[in-house]
Amino acid sequence: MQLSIPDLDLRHIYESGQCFRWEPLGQDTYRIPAFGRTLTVRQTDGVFDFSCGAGEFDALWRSYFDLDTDYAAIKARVAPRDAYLQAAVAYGWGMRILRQDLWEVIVSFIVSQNNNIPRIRGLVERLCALCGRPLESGQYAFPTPEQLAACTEEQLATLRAGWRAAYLADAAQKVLGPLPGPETLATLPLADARAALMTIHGVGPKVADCTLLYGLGRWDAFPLDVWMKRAMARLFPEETGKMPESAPAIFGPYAGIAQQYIFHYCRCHPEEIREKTA
DNA sequence: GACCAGGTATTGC
DNA sequence: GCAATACATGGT
Repeated sequence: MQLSIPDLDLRHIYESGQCFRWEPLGQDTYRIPAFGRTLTVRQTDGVFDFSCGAGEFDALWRSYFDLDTDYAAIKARVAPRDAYLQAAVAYGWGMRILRQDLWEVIVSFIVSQNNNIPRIRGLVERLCALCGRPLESGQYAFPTPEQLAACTEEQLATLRAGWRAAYLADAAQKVLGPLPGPETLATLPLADARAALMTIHGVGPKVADCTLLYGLGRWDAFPLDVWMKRAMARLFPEETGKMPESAPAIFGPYAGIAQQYIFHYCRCHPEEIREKTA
C-alpha cells in the first residue's frame, strides 16, 4: 500500500543507530525484518510504498513507525533558541523513534556496548541466523527468549560477541523469569523500570534507557552515550553530573526524541563538538 | 600495532 | 560514592 507521510525519512532512521536489522536495497529502499515479518519500503518525495496490505500495516507498522505522533510539533518544542538544537532538528528532519519489540531492543543494545554500529549489525544477524526462525524471505526472525536460552555456550561463542555472550544468556533468563512484562515496564515510574531492567547482567543505565526509549516508547528516557555526553557538556555545561535525570526539565516530555536528533547530528558533525570540548 | 567502538562489572580508595 | 581498569572482537 502507498501513503504520504510527513516528517519521515528512512535514511535518517537507518543512520540513527536505533535499529540494526534494516537492509538497504538501493536508493531509498529498505528491507525491514520485525515482528516475524519482512517489510520492504520505498520512499519517493514523501510518498512511501509498503509491501503489505492495509490490515498488516495498521496492525504492525503504523505503530512501528510511530505515525500517530505529530513530529512537527515535537520539533518545534525541542528546538527553542539554541542554534545547535535547531541545526540538529533541521539536519535530521525525518527522524522518528521506532516502536520496536522490547526483547529485540534489550538484546541489540547489550550487544552494542563498546562496539561500533557495523559490527553490531553483523552480530545481530549472526544471532538471528543461529537460532531465529527462518522466514520465507530467506531472512531470519529475531530469536525468542526461549530460543536464545536454548543455545549452548559453544553455539553462542560462534557469534564472536566476546564477553557479551554471557550477558545475552542472562537476559533471556531474566526475561523468562523475574523481569516484569512490557505492559508493567511501560507504566512503572521511570526509575523503577530502569532499575528492573538493570537487574540483567550487562544492562547498565545507558542500555536500560535505550530499551525504555526504543522498546517501550518511553520518551522520558534519555540515553547518554559518549557522544551525548560530549554534546551535553558543550550545550549545557551547568548540567554536568545531573544528566540524564535533568533532561526532562530541559527538553520537556520529549527528552528522548530530542536525544535522537542530537545524537544523529553529533555523529555526523563530530568537528562541531570537538572544537569546543577538546 | 596502537586506537576506537551508542558500556558495564568489578575493584580499590 | 567515585575513578580506574579489564573486558572480545574487528575495523581503521
